[in-house]
Amino acid sequence: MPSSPTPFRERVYAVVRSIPRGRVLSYGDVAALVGSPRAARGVGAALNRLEPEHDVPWWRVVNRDGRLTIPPHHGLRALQRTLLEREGVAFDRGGGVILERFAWDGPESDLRDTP
DNA sequence: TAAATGACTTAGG
DNA sequence: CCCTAAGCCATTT
Repeated sequence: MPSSPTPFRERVYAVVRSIPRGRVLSYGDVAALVGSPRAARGVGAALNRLEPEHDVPWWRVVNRDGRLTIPPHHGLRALQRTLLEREGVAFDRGGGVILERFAWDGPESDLRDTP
């Protein structure tokens, strides 16, 4: 039997799971990596609907400016910053991640040896 | 099947 | 740096 195509949501989870500890990716970056460069909002929707039991490091996904865009009333916004700082990710004065230091280059950068 | 929703992004002011 | 308006898209009603 032919294998059913992997749902968008599952592909998002797979990519997010691949983000190294102490690194971040933007919603748009994840969207591009799953093959839908314009589906940044879809990525947010997928992470927002994570089930209670999961192994997806959702806190490693921030917006394009490194800022946290989870609505404050969720309570998860503060948690995200805490989890990131625990991994060594530093924030600037504006409350955003310092992308110049913690943005992940992508899956392909891992295999490459820097001379 | 259509309308509404939101953890986005871009362009302007 | 903060705010608004419009465009985009997967998911939910």
